[in-house]
Amino acid sequence: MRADARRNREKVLRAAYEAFASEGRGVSVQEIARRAGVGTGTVSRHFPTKEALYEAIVLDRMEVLAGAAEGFAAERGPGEAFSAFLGFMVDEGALDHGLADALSGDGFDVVAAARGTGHDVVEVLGALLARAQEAGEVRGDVDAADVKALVSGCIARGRGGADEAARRRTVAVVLDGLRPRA
Amino acid sequence: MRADARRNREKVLRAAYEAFASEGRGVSVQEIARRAGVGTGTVSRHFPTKEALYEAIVLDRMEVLAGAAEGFAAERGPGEAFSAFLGFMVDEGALDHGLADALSGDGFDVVAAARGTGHDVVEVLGALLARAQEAGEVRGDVDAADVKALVSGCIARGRGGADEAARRRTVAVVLDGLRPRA
DNA sequence: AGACAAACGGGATGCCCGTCCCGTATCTTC
DNA sequence: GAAGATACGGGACGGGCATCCCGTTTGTCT
Repeated sequence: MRADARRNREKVLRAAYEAFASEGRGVSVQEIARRAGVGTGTVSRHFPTKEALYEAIVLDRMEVLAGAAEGFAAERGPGEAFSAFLGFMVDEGALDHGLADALSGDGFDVVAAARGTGHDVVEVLGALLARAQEAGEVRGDVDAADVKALVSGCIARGRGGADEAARRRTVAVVLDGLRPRA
Repeated sequence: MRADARRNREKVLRAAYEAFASEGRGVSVQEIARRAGVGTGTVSRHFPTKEALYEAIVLDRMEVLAGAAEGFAAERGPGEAFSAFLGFMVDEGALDHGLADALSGDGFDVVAAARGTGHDVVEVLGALLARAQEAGEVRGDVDAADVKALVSGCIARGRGGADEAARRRTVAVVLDGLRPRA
């Protein structure tokens, strides 16, 4: 692969990340090309379809989430690790409209896209959830998909990083609701 | 207004309701016209833009929600009425993709559209919420917009009426989380 | 029943978008 | 430094959509 080709590929990835983050899955390819400072042809040569580009970005973000989950699991107890990861997902989603779109699962199947990469959100979240449930810190009758949906609700509150206090309130409600019933 | 014009207007409204419900805000005007059994011209004569048609449908749905809220408020206590309405919103949203899109508030501002109609969800929900909070049945630090966001999360779980059990689980989590802290 | 106005259908129009293509520019290798 | 391959830019193309328009049909009123 030629050096300029690799450079441009990186530029496209960075620009696409920012564009998807600020405008969501709907940004036009032309806007991404403009932000990257390349032609639209260069974008579609490196990524044959817009969907492929979006998927690449989302999987990158999934890796970040998976890394964070691993960190939390290593340095905190079951309940704390789960709570921290939930809050982390919501914060990331609020700042990244593209990630929020992926997590809301409307028209794009993150789970299918991430299958086999080891960075599937539902798998990663499921592991933390299972540990917290075994420790008796989270009610046992919910699954990872339930939690993902609740997280997407929290993300909807205060999109774009605005109204951080409201976002935290909704997270607090969900975490309280997830405690085992007395 | 001519009789056939009023008939067609009704046909369009019914078809649009069904089309938005099953496919969301993104359905094409042509699809709505097809379902109504009229030409696209008839649709846009009665509703100058697709947005205007969508708004009409959403406001209709808001009226239904407001009516249900009134009923619950009349025949149940503060906490029960609030819980029932929350569950009702989620059930309605799960069956109506168009309503779900409106409630998620991504690209369409229900609150602004319903302002002054007396059927604004946030107002209606806010009234039930305030009553439940005063009775000490719901924690006092959340507002109606918080609840709306949490509801949209529940709707996201089991869209299209599928997986009703999962939907009920998420509602239960939210209701538990909304109880005053012990 | 006849005449006029109102409404209809669906094709025409213009816009935006993703993808493909090709003449031109740039990099790499010998 | 020259030759060949590789990648670039951005316009061309095709498709989908909302909206507009106009020749035709239908309802209404006298």
